[in-house]
Order: sequence, then C-alpha cells, then structure tokens
Amino acid sequence: MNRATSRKTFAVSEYDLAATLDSGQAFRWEKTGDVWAAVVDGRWTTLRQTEDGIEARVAKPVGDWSWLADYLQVHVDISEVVATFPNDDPMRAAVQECKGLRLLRQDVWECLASFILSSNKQILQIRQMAARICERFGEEVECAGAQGRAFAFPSASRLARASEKELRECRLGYRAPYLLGSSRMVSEGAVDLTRIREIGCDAARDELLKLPGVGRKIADCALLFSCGYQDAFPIDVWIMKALKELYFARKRKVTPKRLQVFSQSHFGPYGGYAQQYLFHYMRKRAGRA
DNA sequence: CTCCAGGCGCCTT
DNA sequence: AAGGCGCATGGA
Repeated sequence: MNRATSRKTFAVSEYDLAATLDSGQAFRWEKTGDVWAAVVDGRWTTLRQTEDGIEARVAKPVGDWSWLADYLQVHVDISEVVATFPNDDPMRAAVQECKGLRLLRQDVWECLASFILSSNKQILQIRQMAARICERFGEEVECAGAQGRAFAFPSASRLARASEKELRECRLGYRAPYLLGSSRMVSEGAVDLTRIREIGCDAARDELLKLPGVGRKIADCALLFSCGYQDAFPIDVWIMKALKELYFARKRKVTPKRLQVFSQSHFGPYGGYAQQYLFHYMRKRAGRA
C-alpha cells in the first residue's frame, strides 16, 4: 500500500476529461470553474485536467487509488481503440470532432438505475432526477471545501425501502415504479448484479432484461458504461438518427432490427466506443446548429 | 402554446 | 414479428 494522499495525478494523454464526464454516460458530475466533482466509489472526488493528465483530489487521504484509475479507465490506449474503428467518412469525422473522448467504468447499480430514469428524458433532466434521489436517499459523504453537502448514489436496498410516492416526489414520473421494481429485484437477488461483469455480454443482457423498465437500449448502456462489454452498442434516438443519416441515407425504409444487425457487424470489437463517438459527434453538431 | 426528450410495456394487427 | 400508443415531467 502506498502512502495515503488526498491528491493524485494520473499521467494520461489523449484524454478529454470534460467531453468524457459530460457525454451522457454519467449524470452526477458537476463543473465549477475547471474542476469537476462527484461521488465515486463512496468518496467525494474532484478532477481537473492539467498538462500532465488528470489531477484528482479526495476529502480523506487514500493509499490505493485503483478505484479511480479503474473508473477513469486511465490504462486504456485510446489510439489503439480508435484504430479499430471502420475507416469510413462518418467515423473519421466523429473521431476528428471528439479527440480524447473515453468510456468510464461506472458502478453497475448506479449506472443501471440512472438509465432507468433516462427513458424519454433529456440529459439535463436525467441529471436532475438523479440528484434528487441522491439527496433524498443517498448516504452523505464527507466533502471538503465550500461545495456544500454531497450524497452517494442510493443503493438498491435503500431504494427498495422507498415508496412509489416518495420516488414520484423526486419527479420520476412513470419511471418511479420501474426504479422501485428493479431496486427490489436487485436487492432480493432476483437479478444478481455482482457477477454480471463475468458472465458474458449476451448472458448479462438477458439478466438485465428481467428488470422492469429495462429494455434493450438501457441494458446495453449498463453493459457498456459499467460492465466493460465494449462491443455493446446502445441505439437511442441520436444513434438511430446518426445511422440513418450517415449510413442509410439512400434507403427509404430502415427498420430498428436492421440497424441493430448493422451496428453489431460494422463497428468492430470496440463498437461501444464507436457508438459513444457517434453520439457525442451528433450532439455537438446539433449544438452548433 | 406545441413539440419532444440517451424508451419501455402493452396492446393491436 | 411488427407497428402504434400512453406514460409524467419539463426544457426548448
């Protein structure tokens, strides 16, 4: 065990921290100036991009920083990943526009629950819903400085003890019973998230699909953003639009099934990364227009 | 005001 | 198997 410190620099290059934390894969990061703050692995954590890489701080000194290295996936050689992408116009444009975009490795339950909230909502509103359930049900975490109070994402067992009414008071709308039902099944072990990273992508997806409010898209988000299944390819409205416009512009009728099959074969072993590049590329384009 | 948002579940053909 | 619709809420 190394000497405990409250600050550490991860020496990484080709890592766009802002793009990564604000690309719709995680919903808890808040930016103040050039500093990003959130609770990771039960610790209030701040991150800042520097010349040398990423500088991290925590409230209480820790000796082992592997929890954060793993979360940030600092060991990933992103140029190696990008090299596997198909060499076509859309991907070249997306890579050019999104240099340094990465995938995080989030907590499985937090990621899954967050995406249960995501259906038919804008990213800003997902963030607001997540913040409300953290404040109401999450454990308070020690937090340095004048940032106010910080709360961890509530566990499945804690949310399972909430009422649907309480969840609706967090403005979850019709998602409240979905989150409650999934919380109960996970906390009772009807769906085992603890082994989900080891059982293979397809088996893991089948497991997640047992949960109420979890369909193909939300399952794929959890598989990609928290389980490390890097070929999972979530198809949401943005990606649907991207695939239709960029790859099927000449076709009149493109079915979701067709796009699903295409995405699995076209984007290679790191298809999930390719998906995130396309997603971010489309959002940036829309933001400019 | 209307439109639609990192969809899902359920009900029709 | 495939398509349509309702759902709560609130930003644009």
